[in-house]
Amino acid sequence: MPKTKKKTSDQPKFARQSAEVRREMLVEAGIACLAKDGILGFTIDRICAEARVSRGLITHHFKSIDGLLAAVYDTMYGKVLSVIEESGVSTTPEARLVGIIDAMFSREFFNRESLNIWLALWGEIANNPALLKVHRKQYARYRADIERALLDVANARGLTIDAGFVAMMLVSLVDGLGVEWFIEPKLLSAKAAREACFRLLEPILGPLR
Amino acid sequence: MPKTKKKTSDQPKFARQSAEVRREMLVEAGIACLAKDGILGFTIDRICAEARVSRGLITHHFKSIDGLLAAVYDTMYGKVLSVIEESGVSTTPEARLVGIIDAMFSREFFNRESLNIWLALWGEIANNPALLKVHRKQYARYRADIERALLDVANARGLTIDAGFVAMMLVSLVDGLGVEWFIEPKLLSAKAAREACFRLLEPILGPLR
DNA sequence: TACGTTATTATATGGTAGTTCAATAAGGAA
DNA sequence: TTCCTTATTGAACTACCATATAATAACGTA
Repeated sequence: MPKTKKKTSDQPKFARQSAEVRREMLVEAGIACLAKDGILGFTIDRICAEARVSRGLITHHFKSIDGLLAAVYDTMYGKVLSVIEESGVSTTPEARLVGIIDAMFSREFFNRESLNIWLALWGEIANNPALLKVHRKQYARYRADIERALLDVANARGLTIDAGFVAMMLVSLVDGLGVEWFIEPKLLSAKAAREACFRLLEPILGPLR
Repeated sequence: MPKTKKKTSDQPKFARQSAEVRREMLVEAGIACLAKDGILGFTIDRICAEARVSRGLITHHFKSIDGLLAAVYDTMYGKVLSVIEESGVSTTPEARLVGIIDAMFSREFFNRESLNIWLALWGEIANNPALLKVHRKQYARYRADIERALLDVANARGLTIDAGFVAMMLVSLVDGLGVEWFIEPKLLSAKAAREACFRLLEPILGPLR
Protein backbone atom coordinates (compact mmCIF):
# COMPACT_ATOMS: atom_id res chain seq x y z
CA MET A 1 0.00 0.00 0.00
CA PRO A 2 1.69 3.21 -1.13
CA LYS A 3 1.61 6.30 1.07
CA THR A 4 0.04 9.50 -0.21
CA LYS A 5 3.26 10.26 -1.99
CA LYS A 6 4.52 7.34 -4.01
CA LYS A 7 8.08 6.51 -3.22
CA THR A 8 9.42 4.94 -6.36
CA SER A 9 13.18 4.87 -6.51
CA ASP A 10 13.33 7.16 -9.50
CA GLN A 11 11.90 10.17 -7.76
CA PRO A 12 14.01 12.40 -5.49
CA LYS A 13 13.86 11.98 -1.73
CA PHE A 14 13.69 15.73 -1.21
CA ALA A 15 13.60 18.94 -3.21
CA ARG A 16 16.36 21.48 -2.87
CA GLN A 17 15.22 25.02 -2.26
CA SER A 18 17.01 28.33 -2.38
CA ALA A 19 18.10 29.59 1.03
CA GLU A 20 15.51 32.36 0.87
CA VAL A 21 12.60 30.06 0.13
CA ARG A 22 13.62 27.51 2.74
CA ARG A 23 14.04 30.20 5.37
CA GLU A 24 10.55 31.40 4.65
CA MET A 25 9.17 27.89 4.92
CA LEU A 26 10.85 27.35 8.26
CA VAL A 27 9.60 30.68 9.57
CA GLU A 28 6.04 29.76 8.65
CA ALA A 29 6.43 26.38 10.32
CA GLY A 30 7.75 28.12 13.42
CA ILE A 31 4.75 30.46 13.40
CA ALA A 32 2.43 27.46 13.19
CA CYS A 33 4.11 25.82 16.19
CA LEU A 34 4.01 29.00 18.21
CA ALA A 35 0.33 29.41 17.42
CA LYS A 36 -0.40 25.85 18.47
CA ASP A 37 1.48 25.51 21.76
CA GLY A 38 3.11 28.82 22.62
CA ILE A 39 6.79 29.17 23.33
CA LEU A 40 7.03 25.67 24.79
CA GLY A 41 5.99 24.30 21.40
CA PHE A 42 8.74 26.16 19.59
CA THR A 43 11.29 23.34 19.35
CA ILE A 44 13.52 22.01 16.62
CA ASP A 45 11.72 18.69 16.45
CA ARG A 46 8.23 20.10 16.16
CA ILE A 47 9.10 22.85 13.73
CA CYS A 48 10.95 20.48 11.41
CA ALA A 49 8.10 18.01 11.58
CA GLU A 50 5.70 20.82 10.70
CA ALA A 51 7.88 21.86 7.77
CA ARG A 52 8.49 18.21 6.79
CA VAL A 53 12.23 18.56 6.77
CA SER A 54 14.98 16.94 8.79
CA ARG A 55 16.28 18.29 12.07
CA GLY A 56 19.51 19.70 10.73
CA LEU A 57 17.94 22.38 8.57
CA ILE A 58 17.18 24.99 11.20
CA THR A 59 20.77 25.10 12.37
CA HIS A 60 21.87 25.25 8.77
CA HIS A 61 19.70 28.17 7.68
CA PHE A 62 19.49 30.06 10.95
CA LYS A 63 22.40 29.76 13.26
CA SER A 64 20.28 28.44 16.10
CA ILE A 65 16.73 28.07 17.28
CA ASP A 66 16.91 31.59 18.70
CA GLY A 67 17.86 32.84 15.27
CA LEU A 68 14.69 31.34 13.87
CA LEU A 69 12.65 32.87 16.67
CA ALA A 70 14.02 36.29 15.85
CA ALA A 71 13.13 35.75 12.18
CA VAL A 72 9.62 34.74 13.22
CA TYR A 73 9.25 37.94 15.21
CA ASP A 74 10.50 39.98 12.29
CA THR A 75 8.01 38.34 9.96
CA MET A 76 5.08 38.79 12.35
CA TYR A 77 5.79 42.50 12.71
CA GLY A 78 6.32 42.82 8.99
CA LYS A 79 2.83 41.52 8.29
CA VAL A 80 1.26 44.10 10.60
CA LEU A 81 3.40 46.97 9.36
CA SER A 82 2.76 46.32 5.70
CA VAL A 83 -0.99 46.43 6.26
CA ILE A 84 -0.76 49.58 8.35
CA GLU A 85 1.47 51.35 5.89
CA GLU A 86 -0.69 50.44 2.93
CA SER A 87 -3.89 51.30 4.73
CA GLY A 88 -5.58 54.06 2.76
CA VAL A 89 -2.52 55.90 1.57
CA SER A 90 -4.44 58.16 -0.77
CA THR A 91 -7.45 59.15 1.28
CA THR A 92 -8.35 61.48 4.14
CA PRO A 93 -6.38 61.40 7.40
CA GLU A 94 -9.54 60.31 9.24
CA ALA A 95 -10.18 57.39 6.89
CA ARG A 96 -6.57 56.34 7.20
CA LEU A 97 -6.68 56.29 11.00
CA VAL A 98 -9.97 54.40 10.99
CA GLY A 99 -8.52 52.01 8.44
CA ILE A 100 -5.57 51.26 10.68
CA ILE A 101 -7.82 50.55 13.66
CA ASP A 102 -10.10 48.39 11.55
CA ALA A 103 -7.10 46.44 10.30
CA MET A 104 -5.90 45.81 13.85
CA PHE A 105 -9.16 44.12 14.75
CA SER A 106 -9.72 42.36 11.48
CA ARG A 107 -9.79 38.58 11.36
CA GLU A 108 -6.29 38.56 9.94
CA PHE A 109 -4.70 39.88 13.12
CA PHE A 110 -7.33 39.62 15.83
CA ASN A 111 -7.48 35.86 16.16
CA ARG A 112 -6.40 33.36 18.78
CA GLU A 113 -3.48 31.96 16.82
CA SER A 114 -1.90 35.36 16.24
CA LEU A 115 -2.38 36.49 19.80
CA ASN A 116 -0.90 33.28 21.13
CA ILE A 117 2.13 34.04 19.03
CA TRP A 118 2.43 37.64 20.20
CA LEU A 119 2.12 36.66 23.84
CA ALA A 120 4.73 33.95 23.43
CA LEU A 121 7.09 36.42 21.79
CA TRP A 122 6.55 39.23 24.29
CA GLY A 123 7.34 36.87 27.11
CA GLU A 124 10.70 36.08 25.54
CA ILE A 125 11.88 39.53 24.46
CA ALA A 126 13.36 40.35 27.84
CA ASN A 127 15.34 37.13 27.90
CA ASN A 128 16.47 36.89 24.30
CA PRO A 129 18.88 39.54 22.98
CA ALA A 130 18.30 38.62 19.34
CA LEU A 131 14.58 39.12 19.80
CA LEU A 132 15.08 42.44 21.55
CA LYS A 133 17.17 43.72 18.67
CA VAL A 134 14.48 42.89 16.12
CA HIS A 135 11.86 44.38 18.36
CA ARG A 136 13.60 47.73 18.74
CA LYS A 137 13.71 48.19 14.97
CA GLN A 138 10.15 47.16 14.22
CA TYR A 139 8.44 48.67 17.23
CA ALA A 140 9.91 52.10 16.51
CA ARG A 141 8.46 51.92 13.00
CA TYR A 142 5.10 50.77 14.31
CA ARG A 143 4.82 53.57 16.82
CA ALA A 144 5.99 56.14 14.27
CA ASP A 145 3.27 55.00 11.86
CA ILE A 146 0.58 55.38 14.50
CA GLU A 147 1.91 58.74 15.62
CA ARG A 148 1.95 60.02 12.04
CA ALA A 149 -1.65 58.93 11.48
CA LEU A 150 -2.79 60.66 14.67
CA LEU A 151 -0.87 63.81 13.88
CA ASP A 152 -2.31 64.02 10.40
CA VAL A 153 -5.83 63.98 11.76
CA ALA A 154 -4.99 66.58 14.40
CA ASN A 155 -3.35 68.85 11.84
CA ALA A 156 -6.23 68.54 9.42
CA ARG A 157 -8.52 69.65 12.22
CA GLY A 158 -6.30 72.40 13.57
CA LEU A 159 -5.81 70.56 16.86
CA THR A 160 -2.65 70.47 18.92
CA ILE A 161 -2.04 67.10 20.53
CA ASP A 162 0.82 65.28 22.16
CA ALA A 163 0.90 62.69 19.40
CA GLY A 164 3.63 60.63 21.01
CA PHE A 165 1.65 60.24 24.18
CA VAL A 166 -1.62 59.51 22.42
CA ALA A 167 0.11 56.97 20.20
CA MET A 168 1.45 55.27 23.30
CA MET A 169 -2.05 55.14 24.77
CA LEU A 170 -3.54 53.75 21.60
CA VAL A 171 -0.84 51.13 21.14
CA SER A 172 -1.21 50.09 24.76
CA LEU A 173 -4.96 49.84 24.51
CA VAL A 174 -4.77 47.77 21.35
CA ASP A 175 -2.29 45.37 22.92
CA GLY A 176 -4.27 45.19 26.16
CA LEU A 177 -7.54 44.52 24.36
CA GLY A 178 -5.83 41.72 22.52
CA VAL A 179 -4.64 40.20 25.77
CA GLU A 180 -8.07 40.47 27.42
CA TRP A 181 -9.85 38.96 24.49
CA PHE A 182 -7.33 36.19 24.14
CA ILE A 183 -7.59 35.20 27.77
CA GLU A 184 -11.34 35.63 28.14
CA PRO A 185 -12.91 35.72 24.68
CA LYS A 186 -16.50 35.79 25.89
CA LEU A 187 -16.21 39.18 27.53
CA LEU A 188 -15.13 41.02 24.43
CA SER A 189 -15.65 41.07 20.68
CA ALA A 190 -13.57 42.53 17.88
CA LYS A 191 -16.33 45.06 17.42
CA ALA A 192 -16.23 46.07 21.09
CA ALA A 193 -12.46 46.31 20.97
CA ARG A 194 -12.68 48.61 17.98
CA GLU A 195 -15.29 50.68 19.78
CA ALA A 196 -12.99 51.01 22.79
CA CYS A 197 -10.31 52.60 20.62
CA PHE A 198 -12.71 55.23 19.39
CA ARG A 199 -13.88 55.90 22.93
CA LEU A 200 -10.26 56.66 23.73
CA LEU A 201 -9.51 58.78 20.69
CA GLU A 202 -12.66 60.78 20.06
CA PRO A 203 -12.44 62.87 23.24
CA ILE A 204 -9.00 63.91 21.99
CA LEU A 205 -9.52 64.19 18.23
CA GLY A 206 -13.27 64.67 17.92
CA PRO A 207 -15.67 62.39 16.00
CA LEU A 208 -13.92 59.95 13.69
CA ARG A 209 -16.77 57.87 12.31
CA MET B 1 36.91 25.74 55.89
CA PRO B 2 33.30 25.38 57.03
CA LYS B 3 30.50 26.53 54.76
CA THR B 4 28.18 29.30 55.86
CA LYS B 5 26.09 26.74 57.68
CA LYS B 6 28.08 24.45 59.96
CA LYS B 7 27.37 20.84 59.29
CA THR B 8 28.05 19.05 62.50
CA SER B 9 26.53 15.62 62.69
CA ASP B 10 24.24 16.50 65.58
CA GLN B 11 22.16 18.98 63.63
CA PRO B 12 19.38 17.95 61.26
CA LYS B 13 19.97 17.75 57.51
CA PHE B 14 16.68 19.48 56.82
CA ALA B 15 13.76 21.01 58.65
CA ARG B 16 10.31 19.60 58.23
CA GLN B 17 7.62 22.13 57.43
CA SER B 18 3.87 21.95 57.42
CA ALA B 19 2.40 21.37 53.99
CA GLU B 20 1.02 24.89 53.95
CA VAL B 21 4.31 26.56 54.77
CA ARG B 22 6.26 24.46 52.29
CA ARG B 23 3.76 25.11 49.55
CA GLU B 24 4.14 28.82 50.15
CA MET B 25 7.93 28.55 50.01
CA LEU B 26 7.81 26.67 46.72
CA VAL B 27 5.39 29.18 45.23
CA GLU B 28 7.71 32.04 46.14
CA ALA B 29 10.66 30.18 44.64
CA GLY B 30 8.64 29.62 41.49
CA ILE B 31 7.81 33.31 41.34
CA ALA B 32 11.49 34.15 41.64
CA CYS B 33 12.38 31.82 38.77
CA LEU B 34 9.60 33.19 36.59
CA ALA B 35 10.77 36.73 37.30
CA LYS B 36 14.34 35.85 36.41
CA ASP B 37 13.95 33.88 33.16
CA GLY B 38 10.30 33.77 32.19
CA ILE B 39 8.46 30.56 31.50
CA LEU B 40 11.60 28.79 30.26
CA GLY B 41 13.14 29.31 33.69
CA PHE B 42 10.22 27.68 35.44
CA THR B 43 11.68 24.19 35.83
CA ILE B 44 11.82 21.68 38.65
CA ASP B 45 15.58 21.89 38.96
CA ARG B 46 15.78 25.67 39.13
CA ILE B 47 12.83 26.14 41.45
CA CYS B 48 14.08 23.53 43.90
CA ALA B 49 17.55 25.06 43.81
CA GLU B 50 15.99 28.46 44.50
CA ALA B 51 14.02 27.03 47.42
CA ARG B 52 17.00 24.97 48.57
CA VAL B 53 15.09 21.72 48.64
CA SER B 54 15.42 18.44 46.79
CA ARG B 55 13.76 17.72 43.47
CA GLY B 56 11.08 15.45 44.83
CA LEU B 57 9.26 18.12 46.79
CA ILE B 58 7.34 19.84 44.03
CA THR B 59 5.72 16.61 42.92
CA HIS B 60 4.97 15.80 46.54
CA HIS B 61 3.25 19.07 47.44
CA PHE B 62 1.75 19.92 44.07
CA LYS B 63 0.88 17.08 41.83
CA SER B 64 3.08 18.33 39.02
CA ILE B 65 4.99 21.34 37.79
CA ASP B 66 1.77 22.61 36.23
CA GLY B 67 0.12 22.41 39.62
CA LEU B 68 2.78 24.70 41.00
CA LEU B 69 2.37 27.09 38.10
CA ALA B 70 -1.34 27.34 38.80
CA ALA B 71 -0.59 28.05 42.46
CA VAL B 72 1.84 30.76 41.40
CA TYR B 73 -0.83 32.37 39.27
CA ASP B 74 -3.29 32.22 42.12
CA THR B 75 -0.81 33.88 44.46
CA MET B 76 0.09 36.61 41.99
CA TYR B 77 -3.54 37.55 41.47
CA GLY B 78 -4.17 37.36 45.19
CA LYS B 79 -1.54 40.00 45.85
CA VAL B 80 -3.11 42.40 43.39
CA LEU B 81 -6.65 41.75 44.55
CA SER B 82 -5.91 42.21 48.22
CA VAL B 83 -4.37 45.61 47.54
CA ILE B 84 -7.26 46.65 45.33
CA GLU B 85 -9.88 45.51 47.76
CA GLU B 86 -8.21 47.20 50.71
CA SER B 87 -7.57 50.39 48.78
CA GLY B 88 -9.37 53.18 50.61
CA VAL B 89 -12.40 51.27 51.78
CA SER B 90 -13.68 54.07 53.97
CA THR B 91 -13.23 57.10 51.79
CA THR B 92 -14.86 58.80 48.80
CA PRO B 93 -15.54 56.84 45.60
CA GLU B 94 -13.14 59.15 43.73
CA ALA B 95 -10.33 58.59 46.20
CA ARG B 96 -10.90 54.86 46.03
CA LEU B 97 -10.69 54.76 42.24
CA VAL B 98 -7.58 56.94 42.23
CA GLY B 99 -6.12 54.71 44.94
CA ILE B 100 -6.63 51.63 42.81
CA ILE B 101 -4.94 53.22 39.80
CA ASP B 102 -2.08 54.45 41.94
CA ALA B 103 -1.64 50.97 43.36
CA MET B 104 -1.46 49.46 39.87
CA PHE B 105 1.46 51.65 38.96
CA SER B 106 3.19 51.55 42.31
CA ARG B 107 6.63 50.02 42.60
CA GLU B 108 5.10 46.91 44.11
CA PHE B 109 3.33 45.90 40.92
CA PHE B 110 4.77 48.03 38.14
CA ASN B 111 8.25 46.56 38.00
CA ARG B 112 10.12 44.41 35.54
CA GLU B 113 10.07 41.28 37.64
CA SER B 114 6.30 41.31 38.10
CA LEU B 115 5.61 42.06 34.47
CA ASN B 116 7.93 39.31 33.32
CA ILE B 117 5.87 36.97 35.47
CA TRP B 118 2.53 38.17 34.13
CA LEU B 119 3.66 37.88 30.54
CA ALA B 120 4.98 34.39 31.15
CA LEU B 121 1.68 33.38 32.72
CA TRP B 122 -0.53 34.95 30.08
CA GLY B 123 1.36 33.11 27.40
CA GLU B 124 0.58 29.81 29.10
CA ILE B 125 -3.07 30.25 30.03
CA ALA B 126 -4.34 29.10 26.68
CA ASN B 127 -2.25 25.93 26.81
CA ASN B 128 -2.65 24.98 30.46
CA PRO B 129 -6.11 24.00 31.70
CA ALA B 130 -5.16 24.29 35.38
CA LEU B 131 -4.02 27.85 34.78
CA LEU B 132 -7.16 28.72 32.89
CA LYS B 133 -9.31 27.52 35.75
CA VAL B 134 -7.50 29.69 38.28
CA HIS B 135 -7.68 32.60 35.90
CA ARG B 136 -11.42 32.44 35.44
CA LYS B 137 -12.00 32.70 39.16
CA GLN B 138 -9.58 35.51 39.88
CA TYR B 139 -10.11 37.56 36.76
CA ALA B 140 -13.86 37.74 37.36
CA ARG B 141 -13.19 39.11 40.83
CA TYR B 142 -10.67 41.61 39.49
CA ARG B 143 -13.02 42.94 36.86
CA ALA B 144 -15.90 43.11 39.31
CA ASP B 145 -13.78 45.18 41.69
CA ILE B 146 -12.88 47.66 38.97
CA GLU B 147 -16.45 47.82 37.73
CA ARG B 148 -17.73 48.50 41.25
CA ALA B 149 -15.21 51.31 41.76
CA LEU B 150 -16.19 52.95 38.47
CA LEU B 151 -19.89 52.59 39.16
CA ASP B 152 -19.56 54.14 42.60
CA VAL B 153 -17.96 57.24 41.13
CA ALA B 154 -20.60 57.48 38.42
CA ASN B 155 -23.42 57.08 40.91
CA ALA B 156 -21.97 59.66 43.26
CA ARG B 157 -21.92 62.09 40.37
CA GLY B 158 -25.29 61.20 38.95
CA LEU B 159 -23.77 59.81 35.76
CA THR B 160 -24.98 56.83 33.79
CA ILE B 161 -22.15 54.74 32.35
CA ASP B 162 -21.67 51.31 30.87
CA ALA B 163 -19.48 50.26 33.77
CA GLY B 164 -18.72 46.85 32.33
CA PHE B 165 -17.41 48.32 29.12
CA VAL B 166 -15.42 51.04 30.82
CA ALA B 167 -13.95 48.49 33.21
CA MET B 168 -12.89 46.42 30.24
CA MET B 169 -11.24 49.44 28.65
CA LEU B 170 -9.42 50.35 31.85
CA VAL B 171 -8.24 46.81 32.50
CA SER B 172 -7.02 46.54 28.92
CA LEU B 173 -5.21 49.83 29.07
CA VAL B 174 -3.51 48.92 32.34
CA ASP B 175 -2.36 45.58 30.93
CA GLY B 176 -1.25 47.16 27.67
CA LEU B 177 0.70 49.91 29.39
CA GLY B 178 2.46 47.25 31.41
CA VAL B 179 3.42 45.38 28.27
CA GLU B 180 4.68 48.52 26.51
CA TRP B 181 6.72 49.62 29.47
CA PHE B 182 8.13 46.17 30.00
CA ILE B 183 9.25 45.81 26.42
CA GLU B 184 10.48 49.35 25.91
CA PRO B 185 10.96 50.98 29.33
CA LYS B 186 12.46 54.20 28.02
CA LEU B 187 9.32 55.30 26.21
CA LEU B 188 7.10 55.28 29.27
CA SER B 189 7.19 55.94 33.00
CA ALA B 190 4.89 54.81 35.79
CA LYS B 191 3.77 58.41 36.05
CA ALA B 192 2.90 58.58 32.35
CA ALA B 193 1.08 55.27 32.56
CA ARG B 194 -1.00 56.59 35.46
CA GLU B 195 -1.68 59.76 33.46
CA ALA B 196 -2.88 57.68 30.51
CA CYS B 197 -5.51 56.02 32.67
CA PHE B 198 -6.90 59.38 33.71
CA ARG B 199 -6.91 60.57 30.13
CA LEU B 200 -9.12 57.58 29.38
CA LEU B 201 -11.45 57.94 32.37
CA GLU B 202 -11.92 61.67 32.79
CA PRO B 203 -13.81 62.22 29.54
CA ILE B 204 -16.24 59.64 30.86
CA LEU B 205 -16.37 60.38 34.58
CA GLY B 206 -15.21 64.00 34.78
CA PRO B 207 -12.19 65.26 36.72
CA LEU B 208 -10.81 62.73 39.20
CA ARG B 209 -7.77 64.52 40.60
C1' DT C 1 26.48 12.92 -19.88
C1' DA C 2 29.67 13.80 -16.06
C1' DC C 3 31.01 17.00 -12.51
C1' DG C 4 30.92 19.90 -8.52
C1' DT C 5 28.54 22.66 -5.34
C1' DT C 6 25.98 22.63 -1.38
C1' DA C 7 21.26 21.86 0.41
C1' DT C 8 19.65 18.21 3.03
C1' DT C 9 19.53 14.11 5.71
C1' DA C 10 20.46 11.25 9.56
C1' DT C 11 22.89 9.97 13.42
C1' DA C 12 25.56 10.82 17.51
C1' DT C 13 26.23 13.45 21.66
C1' DG C 14 25.73 15.72 25.96
C1' DG C 15 22.53 18.10 28.52
C1' DT C 16 18.20 18.88 30.77
C1' DA C 17 13.30 18.06 31.22
C1' DG C 18 9.39 15.88 34.57
C1' DT C 19 8.11 12.07 37.17
C1' DT C 20 8.47 7.89 40.07
C1' DC C 21 9.80 5.59 44.11
C1' DA C 22 12.39 3.34 47.74
C1' DA C 23 15.11 4.86 51.50
C1' DT C 24 15.79 8.18 55.06
C1' DA C 25 15.12 10.90 59.01
C1' DA C 26 12.69 14.83 61.43
C1' DG C 27 9.98 15.71 65.11
C1' DG C 28 5.56 15.19 67.58
C1' DA C 29 3.13 11.76 70.46
C1' DA C 30 2.95 8.23 73.77
C1' DT D 1 13.11 7.45 75.82
C1' DT D 2 10.80 4.89 72.01
C1' DC D 3 7.66 4.75 68.33
C1' DC D 4 5.23 6.30 64.34
C1' DT D 5 3.79 9.31 60.89
C1' DT D 6 5.12 11.49 56.88
C1' DA D 7 7.96 15.31 55.00
C1' DT D 8 12.02 15.00 52.53
C1' DT D 9 15.80 13.24 50.03
C1' DG D 10 18.24 11.51 46.09
C1' DA D 11 18.86 8.46 42.50
C1' DA D 12 16.80 6.07 38.53
C1' DC D 13 14.23 6.43 34.38
C1' DT D 14 12.32 7.92 30.09
C1' DA D 15 11.59 11.56 27.08
C1' DC D 16 13.03 15.38 24.72
C1' DC D 17 16.12 19.34 24.08
C1' DA D 18 19.77 21.92 20.80
C1' DT D 19 23.70 21.25 18.30
C1' DA D 20 27.61 19.24 15.59
C1' DT D 21 29.01 16.67 11.83
C1' DA D 22 29.78 13.11 8.42
C1' DA D 23 27.36 11.03 4.70
C1' DT D 24 24.21 11.69 1.01
C1' DA D 25 22.07 13.33 -3.06
C1' DA D 26 19.71 17.11 -5.78
C1' DC D 27 20.39 19.75 -9.57
C1' DG D 28 22.65 23.60 -12.12
C1' DT D 29 26.60 23.83 -15.06
C1' DA D 30 30.00 22.54 -18.30
